[in-house]
Amino acid sequence: MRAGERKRELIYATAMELFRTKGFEDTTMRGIAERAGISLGSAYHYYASKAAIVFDYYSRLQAEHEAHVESLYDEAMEVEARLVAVTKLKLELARPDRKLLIEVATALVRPGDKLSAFSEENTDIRNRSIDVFARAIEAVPLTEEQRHAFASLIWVAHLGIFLYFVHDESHEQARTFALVEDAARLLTPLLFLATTTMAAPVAEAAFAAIAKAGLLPKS
Amino acid sequence: MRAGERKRELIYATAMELFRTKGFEDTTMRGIAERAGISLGSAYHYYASKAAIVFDYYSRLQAEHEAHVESLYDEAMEVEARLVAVTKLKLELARPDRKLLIEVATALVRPGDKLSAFSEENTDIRNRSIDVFARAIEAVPLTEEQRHAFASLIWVAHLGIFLYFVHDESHEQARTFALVEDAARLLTPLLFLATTTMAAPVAEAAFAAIAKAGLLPKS
DNA sequence: GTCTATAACATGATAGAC
DNA sequence: GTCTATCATGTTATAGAC
Repeated sequence: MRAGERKRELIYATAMELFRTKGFEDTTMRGIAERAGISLGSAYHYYASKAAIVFDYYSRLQAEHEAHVESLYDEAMEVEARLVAVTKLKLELARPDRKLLIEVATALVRPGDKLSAFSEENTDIRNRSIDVFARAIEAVPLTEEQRHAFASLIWVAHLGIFLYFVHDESHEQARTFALVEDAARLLTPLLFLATTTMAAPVAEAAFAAIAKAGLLPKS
Repeated sequence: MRAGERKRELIYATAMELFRTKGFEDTTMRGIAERAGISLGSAYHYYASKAAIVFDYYSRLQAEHEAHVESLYDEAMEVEARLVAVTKLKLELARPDRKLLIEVATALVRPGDKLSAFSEENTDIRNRSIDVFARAIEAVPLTEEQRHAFASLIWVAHLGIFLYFVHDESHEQARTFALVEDAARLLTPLLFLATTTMAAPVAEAAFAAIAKAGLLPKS
């Protein structure tokens, strides 16, 4: 590892430590620099912005997810179970830094933001993330176009789940994990509907699940 | 109108003018104050933060929506048409300040933010918004609990539509308006599924609509 | 007591010397 | 690459004016 890389790594580690203990807003670039023993200007040489550090984290999270997801698929799992497993894995990897996802989620959603989920800069990481979901549903006999469309939809849904996750103050985010299971149970049949024309009466179950999740605003 | 109110109105109008011409980020509190002919400290006396001005706008948008929505309902409209009409009306009212919704949307989504959609402070405006949707579906024979749950879901969906809206650079946001129609066509039947146990084969139509909307990430 | 204004602060970001 | 100095801007403190 070259000296430059080592310093970048030091900044990253220092920033993450502070983010974890003090949160994103209360961690200043000056604080990071000071703790890392370098100047403010130097820190900005390695990271163009405070948010860029968070996106480095996000990129690493995605890489870690890809690395671990392979081992999940050894057994012959059903599609629904695969979707649940792959989503839970990502949540578990992210849990120690859940608060940071607030920054990721808001930036992802913000048009024009360089770090937006839909920006050019993030095409690569987004596509890798979508690919993971595409592989999770590879057992469903779809055209490549359909598979990509569904994987993209699942990716959007997983952004929504992240949003739910960062709001979720239940013990160990149990509600989010339950929501993942319910969502997979309800939505997986829809994947197969694209291959048959058979329909299922999912509405009542959907209603129950929504109520169970305590979904969103109470009056 | 008292002098205080007039000044607050002046600040609001000045800020909105600048937001419209320069956007939110490039408009500074100093710029607003200067243009309004008052001091920075004075501006902060009337608005606790820059974002608070945007939320005043959001509140007024909601009020205007409520005021206009009544006239929409004179005719005996079907549920689906009502949902489309009420949603399009809100989009049309918001269109001149579409860029500002970026600020609203990100704040709404941000946990802990005072302006979060789910915060205490915004319970009132949120409930009023949900009520509008509840009235749009009053023809559906639901229990009050069900009606509130569905209206809440529609409200969440309308947040998503806002998000789509602010990203939508198509001519006059035609894609968003088409999406509203498609979404209503697909989702209205689900409302009635809660009253019967009949199910409909909506999946193929859903897939076509998603493709038509060019939904989200392209590879 | 309600407004107003000026000054000051904190922090993200940048410029430029070395 | 590194640092110091500086800027821009959201926000706050505070002291006075009406």
